[in-house]
Amino acid sequence: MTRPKLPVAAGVANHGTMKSHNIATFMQTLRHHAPVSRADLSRLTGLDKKCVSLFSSELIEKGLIEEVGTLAAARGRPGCLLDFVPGRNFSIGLAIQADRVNGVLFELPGRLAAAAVHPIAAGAARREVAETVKRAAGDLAARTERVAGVGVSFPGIVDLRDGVVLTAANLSCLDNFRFRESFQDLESLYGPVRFEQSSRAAALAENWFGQGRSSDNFASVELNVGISVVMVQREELHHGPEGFVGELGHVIVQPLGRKCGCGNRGCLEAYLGESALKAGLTAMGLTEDALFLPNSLPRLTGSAQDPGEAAPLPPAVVKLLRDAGQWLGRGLGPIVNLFTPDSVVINGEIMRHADIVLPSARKELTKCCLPEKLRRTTLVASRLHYPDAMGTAALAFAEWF
Amino acid sequence: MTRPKLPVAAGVANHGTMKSHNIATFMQTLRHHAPVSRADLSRLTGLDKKCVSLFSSELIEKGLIEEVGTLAAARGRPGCLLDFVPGRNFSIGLAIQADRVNGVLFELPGRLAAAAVHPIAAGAARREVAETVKRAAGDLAARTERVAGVGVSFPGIVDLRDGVVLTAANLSCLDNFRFRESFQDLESLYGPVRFEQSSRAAALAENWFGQGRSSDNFASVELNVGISVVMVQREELHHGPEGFVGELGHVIVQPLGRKCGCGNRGCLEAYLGESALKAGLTAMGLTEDALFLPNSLPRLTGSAQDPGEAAPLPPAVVKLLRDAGQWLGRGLGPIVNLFTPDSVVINGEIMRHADIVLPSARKELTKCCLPEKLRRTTLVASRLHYPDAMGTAALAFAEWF
DNA sequence: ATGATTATGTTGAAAATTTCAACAAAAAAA
DNA sequence: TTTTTTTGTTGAAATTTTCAACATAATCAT
Repeated sequence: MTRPKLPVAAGVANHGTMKSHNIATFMQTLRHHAPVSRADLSRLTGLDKKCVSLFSSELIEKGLIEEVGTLAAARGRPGCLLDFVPGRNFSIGLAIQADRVNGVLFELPGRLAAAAVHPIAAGAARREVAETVKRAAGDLAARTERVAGVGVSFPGIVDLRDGVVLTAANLSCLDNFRFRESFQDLESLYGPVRFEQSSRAAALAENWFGQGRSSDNFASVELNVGISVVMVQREELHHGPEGFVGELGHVIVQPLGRKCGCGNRGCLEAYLGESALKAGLTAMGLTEDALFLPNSLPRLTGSAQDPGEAAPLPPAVVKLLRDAGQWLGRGLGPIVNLFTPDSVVINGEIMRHADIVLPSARKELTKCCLPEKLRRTTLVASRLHYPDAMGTAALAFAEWF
Repeated sequence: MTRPKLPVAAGVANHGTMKSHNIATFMQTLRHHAPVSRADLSRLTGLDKKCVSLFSSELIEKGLIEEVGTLAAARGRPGCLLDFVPGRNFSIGLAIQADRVNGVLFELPGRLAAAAVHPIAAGAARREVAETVKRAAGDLAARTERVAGVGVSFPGIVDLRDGVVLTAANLSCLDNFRFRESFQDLESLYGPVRFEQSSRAAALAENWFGQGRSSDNFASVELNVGISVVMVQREELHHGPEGFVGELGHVIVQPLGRKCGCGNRGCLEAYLGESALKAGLTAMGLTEDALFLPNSLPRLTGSAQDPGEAAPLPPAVVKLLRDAGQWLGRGLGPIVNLFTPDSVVINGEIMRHADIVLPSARKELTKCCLPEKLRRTTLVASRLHYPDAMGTAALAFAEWF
């Protein structure tokens, strides 16, 4: 009798994985605390002094980090501060959206070195999209001599390993396009190419650079054409079936309510999706510009909220924003009740008016959550520009971390 | 200037953690595949033959596993099968519930060796509860000579490390009771005592022995006085703030609906909680016995569903069960939409009638989920007896695994 | 000034564990 | 009987962490 094939379980630990793990914590700690001395790194990470010394010299050897000065303690020999070498640690993040490709050049430990928006013409072919992505990568790469890797994000459902777009809402031309193959030249030029789903990439960005930085357990929400949510717990994204993310947009907020594109009734998207909001504006005789800005490059400095700078909003728009907040709150209810995240970080153009939307959302949340849970959760607007592109750029460093 | 205190990040890998990790995969694999040869263990785990040999002899030395025979291959030297030593690997799981303490004696690799139910009198003092737990542990421990550890689960919010009950719904006498201190003698008799929240313990049991065994990503739902849910992903329970679990019972299923004990309106618990169901029965002139059995010891064999054995249900009860399924479906909607679990494992006395409840729930789910997501999710009734006690018993082996 | 104290960073030896290759053992096949 | 195949053991090599000793550089006390 021949023996049946046995399924293999992965995950044996050896010296290699041990060292990788320790270097990863070294790097993460450096990223959070740079510039910092070896002694402090040892204390922060729990690694032995010898190991910290060893890792430091290896990384200095490779030119990734350097000594940047000394910090005198109250007494004793002053520490020698380590930091990432400026102009040395770049990665490129590219986010494909319905009407454009956002590209960022990202530099460790956390600088957005450059950004560019490349519009995609409506009805563009897949070939065109791929070329636009490559052009965006090339432009950004030209600004530096060495790129550690490239990350690309897609909307819709994606096979992350092979870089195949399975179904892309609003970008149906990409269906079943094999990006991995198409990007082989990119890989040879700029190092490994990693793929990620847009919302997951944005969540990763919030975790690395954004409001989820110091949080153990938060939710990242994207309000766009669709509405999605990704939970992040202990630096790890929740991982449903490959490519699927949390479809907050299709949580029912009003049983027997408005008809939604998905076929059901009362989905959040029918009230808070981009087209629902735009319909609300036109119903009031207003143009889309009252809420949505044209596809412009946001300023690289300053926060996402600029209170008092723009002209005051017409009362009808304020009403619409309050209603939007209310629906948002109702949609977030299950998330707070089921997961009690420290914070919910919300992204989307409407968050330009977070000062109106969020209080309204929070008020509604009091009606659909346990108070002890809501007390532990804060709602905040994202402060990141290009979160999806930044997230994929961070992903490109995954091999170090 | 004195330096500010720096927060310490945990998680340095060393030879110890490396070996623990590898022994853990060894044990888990053994648990899933026993009896199995060293060579197969090496293939299954990916561990080197030398390591497997080493671990095996160490564990045989300790008397935890043994060689139980040989398995001839098609050709070549026959393999020598390893298995857990019967009568040697026991742990005790104790689940404190509102009206009783369930205790199980659990034996690796997965046998329920004994079970006992100890009722708690209504209005019992904390001292009495603690004594009942100790007595339950003693009775079970008397059946074997060696116990690897004890696990205890509580309803409500629990400080897991110190074993302090912060707030226990329906067991308010336990509030702020320090179990860890009270159980010190237990610890010296039967090894380390670990604490867990009931719903989390049940989820752990489903993951180890139940329907979540082969699943990468499932939800464990408890329908009792309250209604809770715990997500399990890659063998890890979702971990909100200490002691909190998913309060499915307070997800809004009917805006402006029935008043709930939490102060809000339209919570699932107001429709599907035990008291809501009982109220529904009495409103129909039926006694609770029509649905709920008295606190009896369930049989240790056979599945939780026993179709056709009992007398047919009165149509009014069937209607009530169908309605219950509908509410359940609506409550599960967000879980499917947000997390797309492989399966949702549902526990609770009402699952005795899963054949009526689940189809109804699934039907309702089609109205509140994306079809592609629902297609990937199956609803199943738990087949475990004493899931919370079993889960805490498994927890007692956590130091090996 | 000068030695004592304190903290940083380096170095070499020891310890723990995995990996690798060689080999003995046991059974079927030629 | 020899060859082949698979299992399980063994010793040496390799890798990495850990531990303790030490050189270094600053402040503090006298």
